[in-house]
Amino acid sequence: MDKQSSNTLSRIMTYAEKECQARSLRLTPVRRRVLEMLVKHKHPVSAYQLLDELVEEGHKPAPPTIYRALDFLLEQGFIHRLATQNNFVACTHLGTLHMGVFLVCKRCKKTVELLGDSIRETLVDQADQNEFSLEEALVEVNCLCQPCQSQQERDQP
Amino acid sequence: MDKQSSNTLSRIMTYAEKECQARSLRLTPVRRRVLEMLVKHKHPVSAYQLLDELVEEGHKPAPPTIYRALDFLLEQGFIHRLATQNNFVACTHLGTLHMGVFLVCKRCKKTVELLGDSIRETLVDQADQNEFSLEEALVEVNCLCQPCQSQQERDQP
DNA sequence: ATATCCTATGTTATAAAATAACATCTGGGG
DNA sequence: CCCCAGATGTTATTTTATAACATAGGATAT
Ligand SMILES: [Zn+2]
Ligand SMILES: [Zn+2]
Ligand SMILES: [Zn+2]
Ligand SMILES: [Zn+2]
Repeated sequence: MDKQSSNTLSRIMTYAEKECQARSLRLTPVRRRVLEMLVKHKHPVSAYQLLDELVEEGHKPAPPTIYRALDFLLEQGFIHRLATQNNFVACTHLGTLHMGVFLVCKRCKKTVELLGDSIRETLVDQADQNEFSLEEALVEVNCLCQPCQSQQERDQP
Repeated sequence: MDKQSSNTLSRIMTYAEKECQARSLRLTPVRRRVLEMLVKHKHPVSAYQLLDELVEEGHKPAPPTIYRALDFLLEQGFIHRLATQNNFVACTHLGTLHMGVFLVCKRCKKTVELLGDSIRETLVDQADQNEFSLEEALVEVNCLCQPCQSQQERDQP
């Protein structure tokens, strides 16, 4: 692992730890391990992929264990769920108030999380006009990243 | 069924029929039936709910039949998929270029589809800044509709 | 310390959602 | 009529997620 992402990982884990302490919650070994795995992955991963990785490590949890950890991390805002892909991904804007807005390359699955402030404003407005009160939003944008656009052109000129 | 929604249903079916003809595609009985069911429902419904309804009607298809019909209708833009709920819903803006933007009451599941023009612009911009080319987006907003807000207050004052 | 309680995890079984793979049918175009 | 492509039927399986109940373990109070 390179220095940069090592820093990022440790910073995130430290942040999560502090947050849990502040909220009187426990960042247990499973929860910590799942969060670490999600942070390390470049792409969104499924619950069962995480399960398989833990099995490889010698730990052999059943699905409920993973899903509980994921639920906890979701509730604390440490991770997000990409519903169109049944995948989970670590938050890249920890500590910042934001909505889940994701650009996802439909070819290589490279994913970028946006803050989505202006989208939030728009959504609050529109919800208001329809007499809905906004609670939480998920925005998933099916995209092609630059390298995949080029590749696509080469494949089908 | 009241006159209004009857009109809406027949207008939608006529539209779908014309579109299929124009695209040299066949709106077969299953596809037509599934679209009708989705239009009639007030709330998003799951593939297996549709299956059950068809079984009640005497027709007994297996899951692939429904999913094929749903895939067809999705491709033609007649319906949308709400991924966070594993549900499908008829489009209420047929014939208008738009993105799938949905307000969904998390209590009663009342759903409103927005056109999302301004959101689209924002997303195109942001995608551009990140060197992604936007293909298609899904925006699901977890809300409380007005009646459910009131109810909520009564439940927990 | 130890009893108690609450929370987290383990375990087993099952539900729910979606697809794979292959067979069969059907409706036009030649 | 024959052929072919697309649509549906059929069976089995995969993938994703949860229900239900048992066990463990850390904190608090006595
Ligand atoms: Zn985030
Ligand atoms: Zn890509
Ligand atoms: Zn629509
Ligand atoms: Zn409601």
